[in-house]
Amino acid sequence: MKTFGQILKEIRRSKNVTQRELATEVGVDFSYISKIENDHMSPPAADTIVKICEVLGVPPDDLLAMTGKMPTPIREAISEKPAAQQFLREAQTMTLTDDEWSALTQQLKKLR
Amino acid sequence: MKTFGQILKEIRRSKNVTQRELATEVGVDFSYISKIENDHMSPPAADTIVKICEVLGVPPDDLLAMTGKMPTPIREAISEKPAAQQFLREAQTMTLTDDEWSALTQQLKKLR
DNA sequence: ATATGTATTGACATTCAACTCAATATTGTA
DNA sequence: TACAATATTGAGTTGAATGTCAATACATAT
Repeated sequence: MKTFGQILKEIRRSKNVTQRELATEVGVDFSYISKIENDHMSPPAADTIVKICEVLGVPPDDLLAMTGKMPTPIREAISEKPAAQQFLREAQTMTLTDDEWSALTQQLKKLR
Repeated sequence: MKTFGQILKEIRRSKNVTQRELATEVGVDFSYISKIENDHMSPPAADTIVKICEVLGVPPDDLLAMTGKMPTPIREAISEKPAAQQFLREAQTMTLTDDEWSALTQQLKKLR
């Protein structure tokens, strides 16, 4: 099982980007990137992960999933919707399986 | 529209509990309860809200919804489930209505 | 009225995530 | 080899969230 840092390092290298370049574009210190890549620090905030992925041109989903963090837009969407919160409470008490979550994602698409 | 503090104060009084009693049982300083009730501080952490509601014998849902905060168990359930995160990403891009969320909650119950 | 329980207020404390800065080491290249 | 680019490391910073503590004010029953 690869770590967050390992995966990030692989992606960055595969894109021929230096830590400094990445850091500059993302707006953080380059030493921070180094520590993340070597797993000397916990993964960055969700929004920073998203920026990193944008700069590297890859979807953020996998890296986000590894950290269990939610980007601000999603967090806010839930915060503002009591109905969504209720849904999540139900879902939690039921401890849904991955398949069940997928099924719900399908249901989602049917709504529109 | 009532504030978090106002509602908490009403509930506490309706149960004939003093701030000190509540604070002691919840495990916080009584002055903190006072500030919350008078809206001199932002609402407590989600888990503290849950404890408060347990002590007062009311469901935490309404107060939680007012703050948009998620209790640890729910947060963790989502964090650990990439499939759940995927679902939420989809849901966010679709900006579901309250009714649609309710519909999904219904779907949930059908699953079992 | 005063004593006692109850509530409020102001200032300060703690914790943690999420970084930055400066120094040092490593790697690649001519 | 030696120089420049790149990466690593250690220590410190910052801001937000979540409270505590001590002092003061208010309320209420006797």
